[in-house]
Amino acid sequence: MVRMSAEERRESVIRAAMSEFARGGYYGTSTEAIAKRVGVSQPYLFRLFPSKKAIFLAASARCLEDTRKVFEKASEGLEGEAALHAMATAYSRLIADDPDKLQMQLQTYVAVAAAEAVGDHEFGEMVRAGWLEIWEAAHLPLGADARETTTFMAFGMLINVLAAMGYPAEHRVWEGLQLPARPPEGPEPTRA
Amino acid sequence: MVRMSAEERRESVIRAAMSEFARGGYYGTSTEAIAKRVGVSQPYLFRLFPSKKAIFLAASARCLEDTRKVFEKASEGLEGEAALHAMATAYSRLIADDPDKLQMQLQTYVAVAAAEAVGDHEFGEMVRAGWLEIWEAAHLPLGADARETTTFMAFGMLINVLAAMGYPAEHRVWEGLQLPARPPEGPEPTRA
DNA sequence: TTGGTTAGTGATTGGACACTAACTTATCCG
DNA sequence: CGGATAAGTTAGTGTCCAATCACTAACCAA
Repeated sequence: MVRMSAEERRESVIRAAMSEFARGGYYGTSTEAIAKRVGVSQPYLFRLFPSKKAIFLAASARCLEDTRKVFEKASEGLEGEAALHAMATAYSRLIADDPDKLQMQLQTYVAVAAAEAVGDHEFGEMVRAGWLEIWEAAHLPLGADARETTTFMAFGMLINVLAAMGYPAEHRVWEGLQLPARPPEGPEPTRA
Repeated sequence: MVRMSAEERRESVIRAAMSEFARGGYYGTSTEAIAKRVGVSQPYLFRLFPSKKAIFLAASARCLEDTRKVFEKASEGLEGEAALHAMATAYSRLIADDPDKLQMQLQTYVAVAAAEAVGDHEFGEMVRAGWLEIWEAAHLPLGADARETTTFMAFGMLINVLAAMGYPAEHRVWEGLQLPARPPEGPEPTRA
């Protein structure tokens, strides 16, 4: 039996939860599945977190944080077009290498909407704050132009959805995402 | 007791399912909830549809169809910028008036990804085909330019997600979505 | 080594849920 | 009218699942 500190365990629970919730969403994922992935008994999760909801929330927050870090790292020391290209490439690589993260993003969006619909604004506030940080992580390197940033994020969202739907890389719908001569806008479509 | 033909009932089941699945997704929605909304006993759903999955599939398909129709109707007889503006306005109105349809769209995307992940490609094919029809409904009126269409769809997706997250209309993240010279809301087309 | 704290488990419970089976009632038509 | 058919119901089954409880095993400091 390998013992860990509660903090370390919580960490692995969050990682496991990100993968599991990514596939099944909140309701489609059992705490048992998460526990199994962690290698720990199911009841023990409830000693590390107060509820299933809390686990989901932690996973969502982590997902946003990870994504923001990708943008920050990619654009470090760059600005304007160079930053844009770097961030686009980094993001494309992220969703190619780690589809779970893409999935978890989408799961987070639908969960927020559901929470808001029943009057729970706490989850929403966290997600809006987290997403805004991502927005800002792109905004500054891109020259702090709202329209530019919005366009960048818009292309990113389209890429998310096309990838989620499973269109093969050579499908027509990806066409308009090819960069022309140089990279003027949008997360770059070098899909692996 | 009001009796309907099975066909009519199926129709109301699909409508009800769109609303319920929109909120809770596949796993978060019970057939009981759908039945209640229809005003019919829960087991009766299984005489109208073979399974819960079939109901979800029908709801997804209908959602895509409805969305396509919105574009088609809006752009009827128009082309170029006029068509673009008409479609953008119509779509903005759609997601403002009927948030369920927006939600159901997102639910469809995550469900497709989940289905693909477990090797079920049937649902994915239907959704990809349906979404392509939407894409084409925008493509032709916009002058059959792939980049133009892609940009249009990208802005639409960003709007979807911002709306789902519940950012209030006056929030900064909406800024770059204002049309410059032309009238207000909507997926914006030509970025100079 | 002993006493306290922290990590972790097995058993269980109460509720929800998809789906089946068997029965009832409205409606249409000859 | 009368009976066939289609619309609908009530009751029930097996399964799954979040959360609780009472307990055991490892670590640690004096």
